[in-house]
Formats: sequence, structure tokens, C-alpha cells
Amino acid sequence: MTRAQRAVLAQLTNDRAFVSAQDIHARLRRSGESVGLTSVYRALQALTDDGQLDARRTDGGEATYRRCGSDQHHHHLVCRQCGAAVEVEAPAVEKWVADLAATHRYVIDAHTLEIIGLCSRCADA
Amino acid sequence: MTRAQRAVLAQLTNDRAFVSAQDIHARLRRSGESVGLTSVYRALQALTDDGQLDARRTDGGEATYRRCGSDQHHHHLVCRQCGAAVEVEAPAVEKWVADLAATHRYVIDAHTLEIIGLCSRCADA
DNA sequence: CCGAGAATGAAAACCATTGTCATCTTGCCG
DNA sequence: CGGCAAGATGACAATGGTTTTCATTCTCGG
Ligand SMILES: [Zn+2]
Ligand SMILES: [Zn+2]
Ligand SMILES: [Zn+2]
Ligand SMILES: [Zn+2]
Repeated sequence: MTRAQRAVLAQLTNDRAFVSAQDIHARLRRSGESVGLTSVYRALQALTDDGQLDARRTDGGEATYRRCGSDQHHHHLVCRQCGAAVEVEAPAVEKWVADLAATHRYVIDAHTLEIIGLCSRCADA
Repeated sequence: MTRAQRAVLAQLTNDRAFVSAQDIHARLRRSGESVGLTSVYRALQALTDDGQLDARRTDGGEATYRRCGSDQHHHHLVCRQCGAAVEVEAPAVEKWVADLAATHRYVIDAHTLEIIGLCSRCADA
């Protein structure tokens, strides 16, 4: 694992929310740990490919990343404002998706399920 | 409804798949109907706000739009390659989402559920 | 026919992300 | 110990989708 990867992973372990590459870069800079933006992007790519990070796009299309607790397949309840997330499993949905694959002539290779809202902290403010 | 909106809507009625703004612009140009790219973006925005179009982002983050048959709340089975889509309803999932909202302290205001794969035509090729 | 407000679109600005390339590091081998 | 090849790094430039700007062109009620 490279220096950039260690720095990024540490940052995302410290703050368990969905955060953008630019945010991570800024936070690392602020905390003294100096890593180039390009390296942050590369580290995020590598860690995500490696399954150590989950990625999702915000409504605006910006990619954000999170270090999840579970390495099982799961979905997220995400705060639109601060990126805070709850990991949820949805066996019933997985079943439904599998059945649908059988019904239609599609070769399914992925599915997304996300619940977007405001976490209690952001809703109160 | 403006001229651009009519042109875009006609194009999306003609080809019922998820298509990007740039694609729509190119197709309109090719078919003689000349509309500026800016106007295509504006029309897509307006039509989507108006509920006449469904929007989704491709894996690459590009926004795509589709004229759906149902104006009920529904989800999509989407072909990653050509944008072809099947509209599906998932009452069980809606129920599950509602329950989750009650369980956690999140103010839910949206959810996404998408099944991505290859349509039979693209899988065969 | 007039004028205000909306629509249009070419061009410039934006901005997240990716590519380039010259410079550093790192780990081996002689 | 050098020295060297492979990989990592990061400043900078380029990309590409999307949005802004702004001057021009409709549209339509009065
Ligand atoms: Zn996760
Ligand atoms: Zn929040
Ligand atoms: Zn739809
Ligand atoms: Zn297809």
C-alpha cells in the first residue's frame, strides 16, 4: 500500500461519511499530511477497486467515497447534506432483483438501492 | 411549451431509451431540427422538473433522460450499453423504505433503485 | 405597431476528473 | 555500499459535461 493510500484510508477511517476526493485532499492538507490531488484520486480508485471503499455519486454527480464497516453486500441510507450513512441489508430486495433477472431477458450485473434524506443532526439544524 | 422543449420531447418519444443531452442534440441536428445545445440542456431541465422526463446518471456520471410511459412512481431495469429501459414497480421495496424511515432518525426524501445489465439485444451482440 | 418579457444559442466560464511527464522513492542485485 | 529498474508522486495541462453570460431574436398582449 502506498503512502497516499494510507493517508486517504486513515482520513476515511477517521471520518466515516461519504466524502469527495477534493474534500479529502483539503482535509489532508489542513491536517499537515501533504498529498497531491492526483494521488488522492489514484488512491481512491485503487482502494475502491480493491473493495476497501464504497463509492457513490451525489445528486450533483460528484463521486464520494466511504470506508464501510461491513464487507458484505449492502446498501446505504445517506444524508444528502453531510454524507453520513447507515449501512443496511435488504435480503427481500436482493431476492426481488434476482427474480426480475429471471423474468426479463436482461443479463443483470449490478443494482443500486439508496435511501436519501437528512440525518437527525442535519434535520435539526 | 417552448420550441426546444417540443423538439426534445419529440425525440425522446421517438426513441424511448435513456439518452444524454449531447446525444439528443446530435440527433436533432442530424434530423434537420436545429436546436442549440444550451437550449437542449434547458429543455431537459424544465421537462424533468415538470415530471415529464425521468433522469439518471450513467456509471460515468453523465446525465441521461427518458420519456417514461407511466407517471406513477417506478424504477428501472436499464441496459448499461444502449440505455433501453423497462419500467418496474416494487411495492415491497417501497414498504421496506417506509419502514426504514421509521426505524432510523432520517428524514427520507428520496430513494433510488436501479437494476443495471445488458438488454437481450446488447447481450447477443 | 410597440414594448416587455421570454427564449435562443454562440461563446466563455466552470469544475471534477484524467493524462502527461519529469522527478522522487524504494527495493534488489552485484 | 552504489546503481538501477519499477513504481509512486504531484505540478501542470488537457478533457468533457454542464452552466453562465449576454447580445439577439421571438412572442404576444395592449
Ligand atoms: Zn457501504
Ligand atoms: Zn447529515
Ligand atoms: Zn421511468
Ligand atoms: Zn441494450
